[in-house]
Amino acid sequence: MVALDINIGLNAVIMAVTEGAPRVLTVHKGVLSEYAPAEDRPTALPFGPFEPNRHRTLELGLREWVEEQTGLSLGYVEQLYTFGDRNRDPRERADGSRVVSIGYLALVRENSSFRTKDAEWVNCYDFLPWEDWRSGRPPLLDQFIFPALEKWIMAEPEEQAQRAERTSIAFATTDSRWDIERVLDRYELLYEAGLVVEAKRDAAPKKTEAGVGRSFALDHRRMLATALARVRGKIKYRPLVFELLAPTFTLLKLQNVVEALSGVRLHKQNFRRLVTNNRLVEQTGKLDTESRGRPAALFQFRRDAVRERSQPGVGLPVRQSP
Amino acid sequence: MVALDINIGLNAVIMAVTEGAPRVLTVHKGVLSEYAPAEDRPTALPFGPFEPNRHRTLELGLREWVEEQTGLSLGYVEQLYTFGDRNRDPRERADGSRVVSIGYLALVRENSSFRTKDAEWVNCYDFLPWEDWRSGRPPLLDQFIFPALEKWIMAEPEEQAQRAERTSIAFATTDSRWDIERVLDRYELLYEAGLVVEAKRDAAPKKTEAGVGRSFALDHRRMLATALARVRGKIKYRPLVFELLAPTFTLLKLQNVVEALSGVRLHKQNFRRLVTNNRLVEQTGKLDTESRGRPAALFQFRRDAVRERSQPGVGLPVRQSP
DNA sequence: ATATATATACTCATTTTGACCATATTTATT
DNA sequence: AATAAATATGGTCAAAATGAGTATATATAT
Repeated sequence: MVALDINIGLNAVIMAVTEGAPRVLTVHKGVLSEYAPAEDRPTALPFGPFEPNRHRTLELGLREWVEEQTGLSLGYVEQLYTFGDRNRDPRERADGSRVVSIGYLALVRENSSFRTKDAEWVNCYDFLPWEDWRSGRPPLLDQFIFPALEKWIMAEPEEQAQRAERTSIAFATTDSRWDIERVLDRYELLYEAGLVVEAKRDAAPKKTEAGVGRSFALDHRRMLATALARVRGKIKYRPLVFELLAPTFTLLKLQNVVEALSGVRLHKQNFRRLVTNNRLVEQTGKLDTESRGRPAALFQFRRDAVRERSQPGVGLPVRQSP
Repeated sequence: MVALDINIGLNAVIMAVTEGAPRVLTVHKGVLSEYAPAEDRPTALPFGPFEPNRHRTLELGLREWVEEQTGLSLGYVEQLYTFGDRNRDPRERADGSRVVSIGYLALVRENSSFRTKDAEWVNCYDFLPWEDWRSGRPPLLDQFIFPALEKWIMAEPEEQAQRAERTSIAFATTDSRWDIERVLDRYELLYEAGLVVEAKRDAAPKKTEAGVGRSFALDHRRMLATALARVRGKIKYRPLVFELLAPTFTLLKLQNVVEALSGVRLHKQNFRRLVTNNRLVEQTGKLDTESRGRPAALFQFRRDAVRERSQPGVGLPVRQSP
């Protein structure tokens, strides 16, 4: 067997929902410092190398790095995807070495206090602004993205048909409806079309040009897209949301968290009926005092729901007008 | 940055459905030869090391290894999971080196011809016999698994409650229904309870003792469980089945493939209504000649369905009595 | 001819969903 | 005190989807 120079990086997409927006924890220093001049250091996900002699499992390695870099002790963690394409990472030299990155998704409660060292919470939709439809269809789509995609489709006569079909599916340009789960498809299309600065950066490393959405270090924006796609899909059939909420919450609070993640507005009464009829939550008997109008009942997650129902998610009815 | 001795293994769970059973492609020679005496060489998944200077992407590396070891050129491939726990692989020495394995799922058509070198198709349920409920509840559950799990639950007073709850959820021992997707939960529980030979092998390497189901090399059975769980979940909302079928097929054929994978029987008329009403398939106008009774119409997958519907899977109604 | 196997059409009650309406209970404003 | 504004919550109703059947059609095997 050939012994090769392989490094494994562990990356964490740590999400919370605060003030009505899904947020991702970012760092600006840390392991990246060595590879970029200080003034040019981009926003990055917390990450560090996997060290076999120190870490018994990959996940434990990740938890250690996150704790070291952000002071945050993670609760819910799941593996997302392993990225290993050539030229993802500037640390790869010409000698054939490779950095393989394993992305993880972590969910934390909004009130989870931690000593924020060099970490900062950033709205996920700063990076993926076309994904937030809660205030209606993002104007960015028609003003910038679609014209640019159209140009990209036409640019290559050989691939026109395929590019057009992919665009149509990912962005629902024709008959179909916007599918909140196709986050990654959309990001990859924009990347290929050169509409995010990462693409230009990767093609020819020079000063960043304009692109849509805030950029991330390396391929961290792709990881964020992977994470958001995973959350949006899984929230429907697994009780993920409760990892992001305080132990007790009002139904509106629950709905707002689901809306922040899914990027669409939901029908209030029907949402309420869904989670209560499915006995996913139960009343605590207490009332919320913070509210503006009539006080809302405080609920808590019914843990038994996991055993009883095979698909205990919150469901996602269609969009409601704002 | 520390340069460490890390090796990455690429593993393929290649599935097909033939003669009413889901099958996985296995090898007996290949890269494992070096680590076990010939007579003691267990069934393994096709796999090989990731070589950065040779493989531009992880997936391309996998495809190359599979082609080399089995002669099979893969079509549909998706990444499953990355396994990196310590002591998964006997090749790890005491020097702190580690083998990290990336598991992939590949789906191939039953008639896909290939020069079977040292590869062999094996019924997935040989490895996971408790997962096949098509002929009713597997007697193995009540005869062996539950008594043994009960003993395991009682063995540790400290953990009784947690073990009992996990068992109840994974195996639906109390009120809840059998959830076909909890394949991995069930395997991991059996592993922890020492009811599969892999667990004993990993704890104290000696001649294999009795355990439930056929064993696999290393942690390949866990990968198979991961793959089956993924397929069972995804089949509902993505048109995966068609990767396993010939271009045209009868509705019964389609149903049988879904049943083989999900391990439960479905209601024929309702299944038919579901796939036709959702316009997931369309008539070709031709008839099947092979059939025993009335000839069935031949259908094909409607590719447009991917664009039109956001969740174009086959759906999985509840179990039907046999 | 008759039995058997399979395909396919159709019915019907129940449940779930989408889209509403109506009312209750609070705080803010005049 | 009266009114407005905001939120919570209880219900209705039609449409669609689902679960469980019955009935009929068209082939092969005996």
